[in-house]
Amino acid sequence: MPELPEVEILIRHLRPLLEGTKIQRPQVLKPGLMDKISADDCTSAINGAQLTTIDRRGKFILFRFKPHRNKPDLVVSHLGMTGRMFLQPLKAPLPKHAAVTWRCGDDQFVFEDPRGFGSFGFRDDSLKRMGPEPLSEAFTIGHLYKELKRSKRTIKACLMDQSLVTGLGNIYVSESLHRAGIRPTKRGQAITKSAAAALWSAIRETLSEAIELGASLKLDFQGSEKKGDGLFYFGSSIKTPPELEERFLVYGREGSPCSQCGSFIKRITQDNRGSFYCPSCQK
DNA sequence: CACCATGTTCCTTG
DNA sequence: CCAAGGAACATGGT
Repeated sequence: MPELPEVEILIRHLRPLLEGTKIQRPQVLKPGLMDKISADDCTSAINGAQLTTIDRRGKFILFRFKPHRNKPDLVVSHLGMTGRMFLQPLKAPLPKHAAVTWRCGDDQFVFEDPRGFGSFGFRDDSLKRMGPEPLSEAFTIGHLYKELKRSKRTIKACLMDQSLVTGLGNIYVSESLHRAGIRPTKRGQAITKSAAAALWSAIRETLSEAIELGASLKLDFQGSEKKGDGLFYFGSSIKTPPELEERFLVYGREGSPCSQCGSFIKRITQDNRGSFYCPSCQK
């Protein structure tokens, strides 16, 4: 679930529910997600803190708190591969892999993460190594062209690098490259200025459209599956709503016809991850 | 049992 | 010091 558009949609859902509220009875159930802090130190640091704003930097979620004594005023969290955040009724049972929870009025905030690749902590080191936000003015065609041009790596690897541009992951790299007509195996240094311009537009359109789609979805999917009863947003075990099916043009569509030309989509492995592309449209 | 999965960090090699 | 590539982290679905 978590690349830039999914994280953006998530924080838009969380803001009205959490901003202005206080953290009550925090619990850390997966201490592995903390960075060198014990579960007790973490819970005591945020207990009673007043959440002021929720922001996003790349795929990182930033919880900001009203400054209080020498307590931290920032929590930096990442969903990893399988993280989700939502509110559920206080009395509802916690999901098996709940990592961090706290009480919020009559509800309970839950950060669950089955694989445990996510994070939740007070360090902001990773934010300092991050490139521009792709939808901001800081991300220019010139920046993209220059950074690709000086790299011997594949374009796929370049776009996955959060220090070049933040927010893209395995799905939206495949989608963006397809939209731009560029093969993922092409070397960064082989990019042309016009291809960089096409890629720049493709990235921004792909991400913007995904955000728009997410924003159009209903907040509460509970009607689609009994197990999701009472959960907001991407609660655990909720069936994919019809609007989200078949939304990708190449990702996960190996062997099916390209929407542009009808050729069969190929899947290759790059850096131990799948890349999907149309061998005819993408040169 | 095999393989695959929306990510980041750390380690090794050159 | 940097660039590039690979393994590790841990769990679940097919």
